Amino acid sequence: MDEQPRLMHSHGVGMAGHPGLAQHMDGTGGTDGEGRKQDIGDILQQIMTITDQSLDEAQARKHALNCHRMKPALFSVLCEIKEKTVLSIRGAQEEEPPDPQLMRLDNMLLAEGVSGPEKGGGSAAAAAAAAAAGGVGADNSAEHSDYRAKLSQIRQIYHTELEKYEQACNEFTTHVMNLLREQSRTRPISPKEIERMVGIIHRKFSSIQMQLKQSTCEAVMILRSRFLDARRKRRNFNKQATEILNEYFYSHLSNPYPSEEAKEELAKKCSITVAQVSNWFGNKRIRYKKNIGKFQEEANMYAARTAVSATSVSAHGSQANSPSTPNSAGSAGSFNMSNSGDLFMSVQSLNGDSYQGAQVGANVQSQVDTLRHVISQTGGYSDSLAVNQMYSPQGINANGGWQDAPTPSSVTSPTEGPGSVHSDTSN
DNA sequence: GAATATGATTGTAC
DNA sequence: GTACAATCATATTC
Repeated sequence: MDEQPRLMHSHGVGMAGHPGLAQHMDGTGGTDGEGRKQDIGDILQQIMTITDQSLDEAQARKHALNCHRMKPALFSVLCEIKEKTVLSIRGAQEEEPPDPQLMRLDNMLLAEGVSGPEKGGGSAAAAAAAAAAGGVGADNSAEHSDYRAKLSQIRQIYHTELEKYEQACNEFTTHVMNLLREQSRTRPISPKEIERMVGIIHRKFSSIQMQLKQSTCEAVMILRSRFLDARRKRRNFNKQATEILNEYFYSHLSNPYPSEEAKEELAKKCSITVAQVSNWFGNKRIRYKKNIGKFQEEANMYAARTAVSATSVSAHGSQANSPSTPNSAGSAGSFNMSNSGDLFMSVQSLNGDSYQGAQVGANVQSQVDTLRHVISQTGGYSDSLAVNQMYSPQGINANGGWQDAPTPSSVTSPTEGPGSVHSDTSN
């Protein structure tokens, strides 16, 4: 009770000096104590039922209560209760540490260029992700701009919503503050309480903001995954790239494991990444092995092509110039996969007995070797090849693998010893 | 729109 | 770390 004057004074309601309700109730206030108790009972009843009344009625009742002679006493009691309540909640009022979740969201939004100053973050993110996906740079620009546009859209929505929230928060805060100030005329409300209330409102709005940030982050993640998920944006390699890869594959059919160098060269030539070259060869090896028959025609075509190419190169005193296999000693020549077109060497002419590899030199011998390998795999010419000792079966073994092939093919050294192992497993 | 082709990813073995 | 095998997801073909 000793705090009563300070409390009331702080409310600016000018109630200091009025006796407390307890004094009214404990009978020391006079002989008409019973009557006063009755009064207080009435007042409390009126207060309790005020919400059940219409607005006009409530307003009138409020006014009546305000003018009631017992009001000061009631007010002081309320002050007392309030003081106790404020004391009890004081501990909970301490500064909260920043929410780590909110910090994470803020950081992400900042990193993605959604919040903070616009810094072309979208393009940076798109570029980075495109690089990670190993895509070809040229055809990414359109997607980049699309990505940027969508990110910018997200950014715009985010800022609009954020602004709305802030505006709503301010409006609501002002409204509540006005309300509290008005109420402070009839009930004890300290500035601290108002402050606390403002804090609560801000926290509430902040949690709404967090939801907005979370949704925005999710939208950005979806956008990223849509644009940057390599699977989603799978593009077939262009025809030329496929041809180059196929040429290499079929010209090294007995050991289709390009070395790192060869992969790099192929990647460069095809405008794809080394990883894509590796993928391509991985897929090709498996699919070829699974269904050799299906690839027969293709194999024949490429083997013949390469043989023709090698013939033409050989005729000019050069070595075959496809990317080297790891074991192709002396095949470090420049990578030139040019097809020399129509000088097609028929498969029939290569059918074992009628063809003499020595006629065209070692390079062509390799191609012949490959072609025979193709033929042997398909089962079409195996007998004649078996009789003719020029070809010893290599490449795919009984288990269907190349690994155990005793002699990995090489453009320049097709007759390597059995100890050779392709580079892909040399690590 | 179904079938097929194809580039990428994932899990496993070495 | 690489290759293989299975699988996914998309592109292309019919």
